[in-house]
Amino acid sequence: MNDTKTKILDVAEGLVQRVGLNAMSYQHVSDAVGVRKASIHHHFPKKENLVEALLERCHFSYGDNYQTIVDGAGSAPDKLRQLAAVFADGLQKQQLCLVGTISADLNTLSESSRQALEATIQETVNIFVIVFKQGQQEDSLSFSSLAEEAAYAFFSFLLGAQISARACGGEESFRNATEAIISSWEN
Amino acid sequence: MNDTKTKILDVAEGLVQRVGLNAMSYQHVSDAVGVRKASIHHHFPKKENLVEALLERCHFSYGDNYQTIVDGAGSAPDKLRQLAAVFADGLQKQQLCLVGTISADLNTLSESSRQALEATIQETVNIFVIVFKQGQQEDSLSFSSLAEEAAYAFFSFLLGAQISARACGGEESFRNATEAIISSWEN
DNA sequence: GCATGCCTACCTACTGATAGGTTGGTTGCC
DNA sequence: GGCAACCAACCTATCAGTAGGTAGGCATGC
Repeated sequence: MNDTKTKILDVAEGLVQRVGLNAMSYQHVSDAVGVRKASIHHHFPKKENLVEALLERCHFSYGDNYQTIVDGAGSAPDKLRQLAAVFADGLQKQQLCLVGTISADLNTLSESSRQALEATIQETVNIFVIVFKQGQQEDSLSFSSLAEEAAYAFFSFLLGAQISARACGGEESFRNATEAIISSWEN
Repeated sequence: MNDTKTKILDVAEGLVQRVGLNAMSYQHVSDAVGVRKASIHHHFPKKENLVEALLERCHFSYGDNYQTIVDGAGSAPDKLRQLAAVFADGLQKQQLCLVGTISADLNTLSESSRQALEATIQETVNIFVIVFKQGQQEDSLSFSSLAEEAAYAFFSFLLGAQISARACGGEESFRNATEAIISSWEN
């Protein structure tokens, strides 16, 4: 992969996570990368191309990140705490989960970006589901709903907690809230 | 309260909830209200004034809304479901909780707006806390964390679930996820 | 060996649209 | 008269996106 192109994606990703999609401009990216704005357009003609590239990359980087945790050793509650820790890391840098910020601007997205977003969310939740199924099998987690629903709920909680903790309460509130959720499922 | 001023706030609120703070412009508001852009500036000189007015109003309207539910008859789990239903109503209109959308754009806010936001979140969580304390007293809810932490977690979950459900899964996913969370606390 | 053609990466310079915000009024009510 | 509400016209900054061009790498054919 081209070096500049990767740098553009890195910078854009950080900006979107910090200030949101609509406050991230090609000029900001251009300044930070050190190439002219037209060069950003050379690599990503329209903003929606950039957004979709970000989502695709997220699917192959964050997805791997989650997958590693899920595939690792340890109990299901442990793995939920590790997944939450990924979100806590972002929070520390005042950054939201990419999927979360982009979802917040859903109604300003193109149709193709919306579809890319939906697919990324679905795949992320699918990875989370594995932990809840493990929890059922080893009897370390108890929940009356389906594993799919619990995984979706947990992912949603992490998105929301990151947003509210950044605005009010910070990392400590995030940790406490996470523990409040996980312990309610833990056996 | 002035009629036009109220109409401006109504329109702005809906826009922010639908497309987000940075995609809501004075021109959009002006078009929808039927007065000129300069008149919006007459009532709210800077955008941050509008934002703060929205948050204040939210504190006195949504806050009342929540308070009515909390003060009503019924068990604590029932009240949690009623609170969730308020968020489900917004979702149906493709609208996010005002506090949620504004929080997503936290890093583009002025300092005073940030403080107004923080206060609104804190007061909202404080209302939610009452339900969790009721749940402890009547033994209808069980959680190992503090009522404050559980309330914060529940509010965070609702924010996140609204965002993820709008992007992926819709109202049904929202309902299922809500049930997955509430039932884990329910006795 | 080298000229031709094509490609990628990047540039300067620009466009039209829109953003938030200001100035200097006019109108009508207390 | 004074004030609140409103307006047309304007400002500057910035947005996404485009036009047109340059420099260098790499292949082809002679």
